[in-house]
Amino acid sequence: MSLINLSVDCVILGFDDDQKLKILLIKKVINKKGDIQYAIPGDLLDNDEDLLSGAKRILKNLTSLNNLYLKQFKAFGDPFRTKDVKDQSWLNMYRKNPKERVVTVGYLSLVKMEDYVPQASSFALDAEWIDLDKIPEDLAFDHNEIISSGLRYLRTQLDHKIISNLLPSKFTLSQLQYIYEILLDEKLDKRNFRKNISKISVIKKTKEKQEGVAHKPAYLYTYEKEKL
Amino acid sequence: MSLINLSVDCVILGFDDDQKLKILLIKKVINKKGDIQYAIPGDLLDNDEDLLSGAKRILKNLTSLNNLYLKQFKAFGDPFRTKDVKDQSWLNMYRKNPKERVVTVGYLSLVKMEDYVPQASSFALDAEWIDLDKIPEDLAFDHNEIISSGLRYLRTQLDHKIISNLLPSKFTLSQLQYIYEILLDEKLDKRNFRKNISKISVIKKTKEKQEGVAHKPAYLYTYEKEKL
DNA sequence: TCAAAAGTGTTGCATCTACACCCATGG
DNA sequence: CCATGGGTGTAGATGCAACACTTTTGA
Repeated sequence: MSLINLSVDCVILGFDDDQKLKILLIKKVINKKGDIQYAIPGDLLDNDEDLLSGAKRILKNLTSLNNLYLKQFKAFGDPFRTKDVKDQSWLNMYRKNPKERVVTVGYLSLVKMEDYVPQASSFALDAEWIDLDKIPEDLAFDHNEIISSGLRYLRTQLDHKIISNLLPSKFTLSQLQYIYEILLDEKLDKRNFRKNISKISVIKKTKEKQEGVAHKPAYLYTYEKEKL
Repeated sequence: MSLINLSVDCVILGFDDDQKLKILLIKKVINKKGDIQYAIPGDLLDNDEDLLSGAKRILKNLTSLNNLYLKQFKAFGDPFRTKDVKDQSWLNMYRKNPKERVVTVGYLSLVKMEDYVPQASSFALDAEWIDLDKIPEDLAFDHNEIISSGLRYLRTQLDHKIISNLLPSKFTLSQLQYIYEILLDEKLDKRNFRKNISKISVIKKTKEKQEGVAHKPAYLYTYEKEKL
């Protein structure tokens, strides 16, 4: 018989205040001693729930994030993906059928800083932005692999529709260039980058400038969302 | 509760003798009167079976195709995807739990002509190569949508690792160009195409030529598979 | 000898890359 | 007045598109 637990797991990227690309991880209490483990946000799908709807619901529950760009990138179906010893304690605590296999569908989502400010709420205890290069190597289940796969997907599918979801509604060209450099993992030439951007019709210069910076203030740009 | 039936469905493309790109569909007897319906090959996943292994097993069962390049491209989780009236008769005949939801994972696979010659076997009654532009519009479940999605994936992800699976082990550059033209849906310039190919290190010219053709015989080329 | 597909180079144009200095601001 | 990042143009190299004729074979 082939009844299987199905879940969704979300790779969520965002900019933090210090202008570094980060991933949102949740903390899970994995035993009665209160030990914790990091994981990406995800949970079992409800009956009669569409994959995308489920991803949105779960993300909202776990992180209060809402209205995201969410892109399915891959299903993970290794029958042993939840069988690692390190994961059994948590499964036993929270799952009705901890021994049963779980297939998961990975979603990628990108959030603007301005959409999500961690608060001193109950939630703030449960989730944390982590630098991309400081992801713990012992995340729950196969979450490290899911993250790698999501990032690889992002790098190969890079476009403005995706990028625009990472940036605040007004941004400087340096911020934009920074995101490209992180995602492509290479330095870009400032002048060439700006020449290319000027060809992209959905990115418009505004008349506003940065304020309060100790250098020449940059003009702010914006995406014409309706044209993306 | 979230126990869900999980299946895999395969979009299989190949070249037929008349050099047209075709898709392999299976015929399903959908009621006791013997009415048939077309579908892409797919079935429920076994317990403790990896997605890819399942896709291979099912494909072998249904089509005797073996040793394929198989690429997962998308999961389809609409809770109503098997609820259409047209699909109930078959579900009632063959499924233990016809009312239960089925989430499916789509795999794309491309086969060489030489690997699969339809025979007058029991199988030949069950499967058929259909021209891409002659796919019935009333395939089982959401299979029309799965095919569209698979083709879109193929066109946007076009690379030699994929293409090499459509061609015989020795092929002419015209055959290669023809495949690109079909998949990209545009004419390519012969000289420019050949210039580009010559830069691709995994494609090697052999010393063999076509035989028995009523024109200048073409040199045969081959992929260095181990480098793909 | 004819038909059919194979094979082959060059040129102009567009695109990309590399590169260095002055400017506006806050501290 | 200093440190910081913002902003700008050009020249040379590279890559891409367009284009037509000769060759080899089987019939």
